[in-house]
Amino acid sequence: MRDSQQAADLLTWYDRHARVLPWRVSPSDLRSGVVPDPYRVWLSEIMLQQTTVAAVKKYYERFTYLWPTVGDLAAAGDADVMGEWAGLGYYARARNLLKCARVVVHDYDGRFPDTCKELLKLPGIGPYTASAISSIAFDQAETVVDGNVERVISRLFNIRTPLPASKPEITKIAQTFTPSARPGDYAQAIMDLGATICTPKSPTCGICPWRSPCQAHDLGTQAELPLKTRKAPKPTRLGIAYVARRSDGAWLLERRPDKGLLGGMLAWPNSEWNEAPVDSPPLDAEWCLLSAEARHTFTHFHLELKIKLANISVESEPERGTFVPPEEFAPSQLPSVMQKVFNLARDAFDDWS
DNA sequence: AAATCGTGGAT
DNA sequence: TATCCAAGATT
Repeated sequence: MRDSQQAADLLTWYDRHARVLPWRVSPSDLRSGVVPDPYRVWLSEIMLQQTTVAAVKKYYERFTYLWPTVGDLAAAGDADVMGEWAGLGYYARARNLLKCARVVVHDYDGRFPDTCKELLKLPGIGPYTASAISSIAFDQAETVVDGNVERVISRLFNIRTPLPASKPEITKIAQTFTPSARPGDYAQAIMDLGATICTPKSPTCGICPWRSPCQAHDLGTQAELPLKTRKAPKPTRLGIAYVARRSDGAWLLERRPDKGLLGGMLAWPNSEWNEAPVDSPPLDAEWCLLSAEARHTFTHFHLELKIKLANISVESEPERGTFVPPEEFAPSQLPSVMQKVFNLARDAFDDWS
């Protein structure tokens, strides 16, 4: 079809400008016969969901160092994986990552399926990720539609229907461009194009391989596309976090339930987060309120956390949570909001003693 | 099917 | 400071 020339133009651009990424097999290596590792493609795609390349790099290196194969990851402990994911956000991804690894090992003999249909059955793999794995790891002609593709296609066709309503139309158009040859490189090329040239603000149309067919560039509307429906303003919630240090140096921590915010993560015991939180310490003690608060913004609300400290004797029994000895505790295992709390609490304990 | 689910960098 | 946004999935 006519669109094959556009795909070819993009692949030519990609051959020269493909970014070097830890999880990527370069076009030249691919031609030399290097075969992508589906485990690493899958791992990188899960980490990259709603997350920047810069933020993912260290985590990807660490995970592949600790768990080089899907079998290694499947055999890992839940707490170890959650602790290594800490700071990356969207923690359901980490829970589903482990679930998926174990399903692949036990139900698929340790080999990822190669079709979208089968991949979509696995936990944590949705339409985008299934297409990405199928095309990049298995050379199947599937179409990826991520935020980059939404933006590129919206501009190419000057689509003025706001997202997400325009997504079906965008998907349909994107499918007509996907080539049967080198679909994996094409998928990565169109995402690279969106990430490096067809950027959200100030796109560099002057060097774009798709400038000539681009309707938005023709009309000068590229900077205002894609249109998006307004998001609701974020309310502010209040809460109290309790940091207890036992005389032997152990810290009182709590494993959050698998469902909901920060699910499955280690955390300081805390009150509910709402308009008027109730003081609910995890054990009876002389709690000292810090003057400093931890402020943090989540996806859909702001949080202002008061912090209470207590020194605890070794014979006391908490009503909830577990004392973790200092040699087993690293603040890097905590989600970012809880790391903020720890940093403020540690400074206060240091002043205290 | 609208809400939920993190974080940090850029503007 | 406020808002946007980044290789979305789940319920």
